[in-house]
Amino acid sequence: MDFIKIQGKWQKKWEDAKLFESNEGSKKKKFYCLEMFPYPSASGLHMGHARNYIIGDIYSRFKRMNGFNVLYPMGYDALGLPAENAAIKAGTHPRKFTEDAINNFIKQQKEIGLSYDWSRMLKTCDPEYYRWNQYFFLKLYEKGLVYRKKAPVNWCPKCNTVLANEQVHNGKCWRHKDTSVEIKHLEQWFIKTTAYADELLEMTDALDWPERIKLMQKNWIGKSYGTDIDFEINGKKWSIFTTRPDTIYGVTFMVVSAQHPRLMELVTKEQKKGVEAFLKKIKSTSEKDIEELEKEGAFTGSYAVNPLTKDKIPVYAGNFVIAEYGSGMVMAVPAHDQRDFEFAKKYKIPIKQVIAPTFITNAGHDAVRKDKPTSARDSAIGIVKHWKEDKYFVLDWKEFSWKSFVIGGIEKGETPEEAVVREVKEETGYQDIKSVKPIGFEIHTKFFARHKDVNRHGKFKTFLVELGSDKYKKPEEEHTKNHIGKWLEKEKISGYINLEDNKFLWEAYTKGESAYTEEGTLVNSGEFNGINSREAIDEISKHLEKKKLGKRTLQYKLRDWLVSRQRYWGTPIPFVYCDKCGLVPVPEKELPIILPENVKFGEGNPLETNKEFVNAKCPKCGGKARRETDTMDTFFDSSWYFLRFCDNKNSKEPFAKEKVKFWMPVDLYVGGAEHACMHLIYARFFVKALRDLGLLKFNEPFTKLYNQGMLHGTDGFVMSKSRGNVVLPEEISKKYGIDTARVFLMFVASPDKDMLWDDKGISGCSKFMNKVISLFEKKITNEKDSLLESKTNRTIKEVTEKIESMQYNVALIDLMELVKFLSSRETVTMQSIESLLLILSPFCPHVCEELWEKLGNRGFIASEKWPSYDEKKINLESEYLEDIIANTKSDVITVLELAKIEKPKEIKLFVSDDWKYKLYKLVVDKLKETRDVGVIQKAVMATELKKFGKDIIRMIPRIIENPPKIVLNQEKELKKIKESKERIENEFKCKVEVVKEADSKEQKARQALPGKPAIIIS
RNA sequence: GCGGGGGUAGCGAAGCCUGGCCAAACGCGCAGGACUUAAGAUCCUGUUCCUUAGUGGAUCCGAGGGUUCAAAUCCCUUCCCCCGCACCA
Repeated sequence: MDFIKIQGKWQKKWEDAKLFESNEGSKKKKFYCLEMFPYPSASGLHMGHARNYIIGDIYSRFKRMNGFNVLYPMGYDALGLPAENAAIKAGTHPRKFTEDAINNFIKQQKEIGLSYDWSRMLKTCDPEYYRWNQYFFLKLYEKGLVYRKKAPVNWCPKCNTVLANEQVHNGKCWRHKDTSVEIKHLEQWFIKTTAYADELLEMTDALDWPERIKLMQKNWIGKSYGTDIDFEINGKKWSIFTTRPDTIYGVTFMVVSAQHPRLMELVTKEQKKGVEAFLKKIKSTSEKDIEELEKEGAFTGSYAVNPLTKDKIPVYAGNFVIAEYGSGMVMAVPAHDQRDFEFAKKYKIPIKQVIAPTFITNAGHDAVRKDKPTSARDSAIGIVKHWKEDKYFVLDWKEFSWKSFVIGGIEKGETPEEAVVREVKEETGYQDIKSVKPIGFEIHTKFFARHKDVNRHGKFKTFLVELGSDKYKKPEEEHTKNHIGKWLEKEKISGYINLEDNKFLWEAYTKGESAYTEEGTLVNSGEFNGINSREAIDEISKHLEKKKLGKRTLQYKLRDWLVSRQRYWGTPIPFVYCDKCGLVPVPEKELPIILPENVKFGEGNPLETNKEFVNAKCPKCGGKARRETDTMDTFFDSSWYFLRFCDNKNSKEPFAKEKVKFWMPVDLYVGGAEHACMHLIYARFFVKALRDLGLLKFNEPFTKLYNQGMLHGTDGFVMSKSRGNVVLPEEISKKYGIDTARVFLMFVASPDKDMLWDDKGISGCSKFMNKVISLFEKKITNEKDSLLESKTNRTIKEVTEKIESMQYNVALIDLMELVKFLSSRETVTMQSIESLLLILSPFCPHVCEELWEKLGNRGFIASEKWPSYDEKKINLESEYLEDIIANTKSDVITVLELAKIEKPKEIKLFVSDDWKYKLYKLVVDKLKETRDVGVIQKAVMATELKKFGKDIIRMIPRIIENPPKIVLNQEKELKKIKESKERIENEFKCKVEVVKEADSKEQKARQALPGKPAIIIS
C-alpha cells in the first residue's frame, strides 16, 4: 500500500466533503474538544506537538463516531517574542515570520491527518482577533480590574529597552554580551487577578482535572492566613505580613526585598555603596534566577522598632524576599525559620529562641492528668562526653524505665551551667570538667510526676559537657540509687535513649544546629510565656489588633497580572496620554488600534519609532496626546481564544452569546502541564471576569483537562528546537506512513506520561499496520464461530472503554491482539473485520478509510457509527479453552527440548479426572471466604472428595497460590482437545492421542490437572 | 529555594489510586526453530538465576526500614532524574 498516496487522497476527500466542519444547528449532543493552541515557531511542528494533537484527534474522531456534534478547532498563538527576536536578528518582519511559520504549521498538521474544522481557524495577530483583546481590556478597565503600578524590569542600556527574562543570559543582554542588565522600576499595567483569588481557589476542587494540576494551582494561588504587623522604621510605619506572629519576640532583623520599589528610602548614606553592590548581583527579575543565587543581603543602615518589645532591629535588603508577595518585607526569626537562620549565621545576627520544643506524655502512668495541678521546674540536661573516646554517658532509671542523659534540677541561686556541672559530678562521679557548652534549645516536657502527685512542666536548658580526664570520685549513694550509668558508643545512643526530649536533643546535637520550625511552648516572650505556639498565633494577633499595631489578614501567593510589555509584536494597549486629561482610554468605536507595520527594530521600543502611531488625539478634549506604546502579554490572547472558536468570523462582537452558550464550556482540553499555573489561571480568571461583565453564563472554561506527558528526545530532555533534539513527523511519515507514526506515538506510552522518543520500536507498529492490511487478503465468510465472536466483541468493549478513559496505549494492545488472532486464522468474518476497522480508525484514519472503501463501502469511515458490542457474545470459556491448547503446545515444546527429542513419534495427552475439577471448583469458591489453608482443607474433606485425601492435601496449597480464572469440567476440556488434535499433529508432525487420565496406567498421566493435560512424548 | 512528577527486566513501557490471579502485559532488541537455494519478509518459541520431561526453588520492581497472613502496589527515611516558578509560550 502506498501510504503517501492514500494519505493525500483521504486528506483531500475529507477537506472537499467538509467532513469535520461543525455547526450549531445540529440536534446531536455537542462536544468541544480543544488542544492548547501552539505558538508557531519557525522550526515547525515536531513529534512532541504531534503527540499532543493526535491525542485530541483520536478523541474527537471517537466522539464523532459515537454520535456527538464535535467542535474541534485549531488556531495560532501568533504574537510574541520569538517573531520579534527574528526581526532584530534576521531582519524579517514579525508578520512575515509569523505568517510563514503558521503556513508551515498548517501544512504539517494537515499531513498528520488531524480532523480539525479548519473553517474556524484563528490567528491572534489578526486585527480581527486582537481588536477584541483591546475591547476586553477596556471592559476590565471599566470594571476596575485594571490599574497601574511600578514594577521592576530588566533594562539593557545599549538596546535602550526592556528585556524579557529569556533575553537575559547570566545577567547580560542577549545581544550585547558585555552589557550588564540593570533592574529598573517602571509604571506597568496590571490586572487584578487577585480579585478572583478566592473563587479560583474554591472552584478548583470541583474541576475534572488531574489532581496534580489542581494541587499546583492551589499552591500557586497559595492562600494563607496571617497577620499584618506595623513596624516603625525611621519614623514611618511599614506594614509587614507574617503567618507566624507567635514568633514576634524572636525577631532579630528585618529583610526587605531587593526589588522593593521603596528600598532606597531605607538605605542610609553610609550603606548606599554596599546595597548598590549587592543589587548588582541580581541578574534579572526572574525569580528562578534570584532564587538560585545564594541567600544574600546587605544592611540598609536603618533600624526597625519591634512593636511589642520596642527593640531596635537592623533592616537588611535581601534577595530571597519577593517584592510582590505580602508587603515585600519580612520579619526574620532565625530561631524558628530555616532561611532566616542561615541568613543570621552568615551575617552574625543574634538568634533568639522564643519557642521551646515541648514533649507531652499522653499515655501510660506518666500521662498528664487534667485533674492535677501543674508545677514548673527549671532543669538542665547534660550530654557528657568521654575524655578520650567518642562515647557518651547515659543513665538507666530503674523505677521509671527511662533511659536518658544526665538530668537534674536547677537549685535556687544557681545558673544552669553551675547546675549541670554539679549534677554531672554528683551522678557520674567524674570531676574533671573541661568545658560546658549550651546546645540548641531550651526543651520543655509535660508529664505527670507520680511521686509528687502533680503535673510537671519541665524546662530544660541543654548542654554538652566534655570531660578532661578520668579523675573520679565515687558518687554518693543518694545520687545513684535511682539509676545506673554507663558509657555508650556514639552509634548506639539513638537506639538506647527512650525519652523523646532526650532523643530530640541528641538529634539536634549530632545533626548540627538548625531552626526549630514546629509547634512548642513560648519562652522569652514576655506576657505570652508558657502558652502553646499555635494558640499564641491567635493570642498575639488579638493583642496587636487591640493595640492597633496590626491586624489579621488573608494573603495570596497569586499576584496581580502584569500585562504590559514594552515590545512591538503584541496587542497595543488602547490608551493615550493627554497633556491635559492624563491617561484616557480609547473609545470602543475607535478600535481596533492597528499595530503599525512600519517600525524600526533594535533601537529601543519599535512602536516609538513610528510617529504616526505615537501621535494621537485625545478622545476627551481633542488635544495633543501620546499613544500608549506598551503592548499586551500574549497570555491575554490565549485567555479567551476558546470563546472565539465558537464564532470566529463575527465582526460585530467578540462572539455571539448564543453560539458560546451552545459550545462552551470546553469538554476536553488537552495540553501540557507547563501551563498548569499561568495560562490555566488566566483563562479561568478571564471567564469569571467576563461572566461578571454579563458576557458569559458559566463559571469555568474547561470541564475536563487532560495533561499529555512531555516527549523527551533521545538525550533525555524535552524535545525542542533549542535543545536540538527534535524529530519531525515528516521523517517518520516518509518511511512508514503517518498512520504508523500515529500508532507508534500512541502505543509506546500512556498519553499522560512523559515518554522517551526512540524510533527503534517503530518497526513493531509498522508490522502491525502490515498485518492489518494483509487481513484483507483472507477469505471473508459468514461462518459462525463463537471464539471469533467472543474475541471481537471483547475487543470492541475494551477498546471503547480504553479510548473513553484515554488509555490509548492499552487500547492498541487489545487491537494488536485481535489482529494477531485474526491473522492466525484461515478465514475471517465481515462482522469482525468491519468492527476492527471501525475501532482502529481513530488511530490510523487514512489506512482505515482506504480499507473501508476496499470493502465496498461508499461513505467515510470517519462518519460511521461506532460499533456496539454484545456482552453475551463474550465467551470467556471458549477463550480459556483456546488458551489451554496454546499452553499445552508450549509445554510440549519445553518437554521436547528438555528431553532432547528431535522427532517425536507420538504425543499422548491425558485429560484430568473429573474429581480434580470438582476440587478446583470447591477451593476457588472457598477462596472467596478465606485464604486459610486449614479451613479450606477441612471443608474439602467434609465432602465426597475425601477419598482422594492424600492427593488433595498436596494439591490445595498450590491451588490457593495460583487459583485458575475458570474451572470447567473434563467433558468440555476433552472435547476441545480432541477438536484441536489435528492442529497439534500438524504443528509437531506426529500422531497425537487424547485420553482420559483414568483410562491410562501411566504414572505420568497422574500429573494431569484441570486446564493442564498430562503429556507423554515418545 | 518553593511547587509538581518520576525511578519497573538489555531498551521503551503497562501495572501502583482500589495489596493476593505478578517473574510482572505489550513492543523493540537478542537467541533458537519453521519456511526458503539464500537473504528479506512472515510464522512459532524462548529471553533473572538454579533445578526439572511441561516441575520445584531462590532472588527481584532506585536504596534502606516499617505495616500486613500477603507489598512493584500502603507508610516512613534516603539517593538520583525530569518539569514549572510569574517578561518564552
